Amino acid sequence: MERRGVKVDRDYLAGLSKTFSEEIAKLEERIYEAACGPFTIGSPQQLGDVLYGRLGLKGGRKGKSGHYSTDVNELERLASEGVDCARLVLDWRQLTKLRSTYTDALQAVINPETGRVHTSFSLTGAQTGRLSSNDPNLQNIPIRTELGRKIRDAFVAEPGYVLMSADYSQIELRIAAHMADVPQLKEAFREGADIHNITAEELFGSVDRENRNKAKTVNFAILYGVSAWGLASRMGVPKDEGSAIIARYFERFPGIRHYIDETLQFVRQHGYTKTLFGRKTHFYPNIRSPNPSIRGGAERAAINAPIQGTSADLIKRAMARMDDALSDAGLDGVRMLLQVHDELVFEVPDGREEEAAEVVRRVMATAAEPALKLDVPLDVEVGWGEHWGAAH
DNA sequence: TATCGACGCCAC
DNA sequence: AAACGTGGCGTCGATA
Repeated sequence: MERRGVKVDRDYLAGLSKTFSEEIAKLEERIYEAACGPFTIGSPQQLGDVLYGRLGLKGGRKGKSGHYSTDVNELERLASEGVDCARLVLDWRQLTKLRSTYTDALQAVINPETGRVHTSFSLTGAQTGRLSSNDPNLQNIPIRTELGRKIRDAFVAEPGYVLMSADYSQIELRIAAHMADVPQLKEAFREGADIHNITAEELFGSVDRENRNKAKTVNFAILYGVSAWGLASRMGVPKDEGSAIIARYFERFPGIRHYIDETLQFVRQHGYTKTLFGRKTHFYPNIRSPNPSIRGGAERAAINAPIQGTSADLIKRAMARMDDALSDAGLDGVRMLLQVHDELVFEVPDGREEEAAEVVRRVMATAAEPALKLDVPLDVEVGWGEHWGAAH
C-alpha cells in the first residue's frame, strides 16, 4: 500500500517559530513588569496567585485543586476591567500554544525522506463514529484566528500539484433539519438560504449582525443539549433571557423539541441511540446513573450522537467510494490525504482541478444514496490552492 | 525518569 | 445538581 501523507514546509514553520519566539520574549518582560516580578506564566496556579494574591484582584475559585481559574473567560473579564497583565497573558498563551503544539511539534515529525507528515487515523477513536487523528493530530490545525491560520499555509502540495479542500456545508444542521423534520429549516436548505438568518428571523423577528450571531450560537447549542443557564452564559445575557430564547426556539421549531424528547425516551429505555444508517452508540449505564452530573452528561451526548454520528457515517461512505470514483474518472493521480470530520483534503495534479472537484463534489453530495433519501440536499464547497490555507 | 491528573486550548 | 457535543495534546506539579 502506498504510504500517503501531507507535505509540510519546514523552513516556513521554522520562520514562524522564530517570529513567535521573539514576540513571546517581549511579552514575558512586560508581564513580569506588570506582575511586579517573575513567575512561571505557564502555571495556572502561579498565575492565579499573582493575579488574586499579589495584585489583589477579585475572582472565584474553581476546580478540584481549589486554585483560581485563569481560563480565557476569566482573563478576558480581567482585561476588560483594565488589567493589562491579563491581556498580555492571553497574547502570551496564544503564541506559546501555536509554537509548542504546532510550529515546533510539526517540524519534529516531518519524515526526512518524504518531506511529509504522516498522521494516524483511528476508526474507533470517537464514541459517535467520527475518526480521530493522532501523532500528530491533523484534525485540529488552527484556522479561526489570523495568526493561527498561518499554520495552515505550511501544508503544501508537491510541485505540479495543488491542495484541494472539500467541505460539507452545515452538515449537522442539515441532518438535524431532516431528523427533527423542521419545515422552515428544510426549506431554507433546499433554497440555499442562510440558515442562521432564518433562525434569527424566527427567534427575534428581524435580521442584523447581532441577531444572526445569537441565532448561530443557539443553532449549535441546541444540537448539544444546552441548558438555559449554559446558553445564557455562552451568549452573555441574563439566565431569564436564555430561557426565553430556548422556549421561543422550541415554539418555532417544535420538531426539535420532539427529536430531543424521543431521543431521550429511546435511550433511557434501550440504552443506545442510532444514526440514520442504524449505527448504535451506547449510553448504559451512565444514562441511568443516580449522579445527576453523569446522567446529564449522558443525556446531552445522546441528543448529539445521532446527528454527529450520521455526519460521520456520511463522510465515511464518501471516503469508501472516493478512490474508485476518481479512478473511474481517469483521476488516479488524485490522492485523498486528510479527513477533518466534515472536510476532505486532496492533492490534485495541476490542470485536473475542475475534473477532480466535480467527482469529489458528486461523491460527497450523494453519500447517503441509495440507502437513504434525505429531505435536504448535501452541499459541498470545494476550493484549491498552493497550500491548505488557500484551499478554503 | 516516567506517569498521571489538572488545567487550558486547538479543531469540527 | 450541573450547567455545550466529539476529540488530541501542550505544560505544570505531584508522585512513583
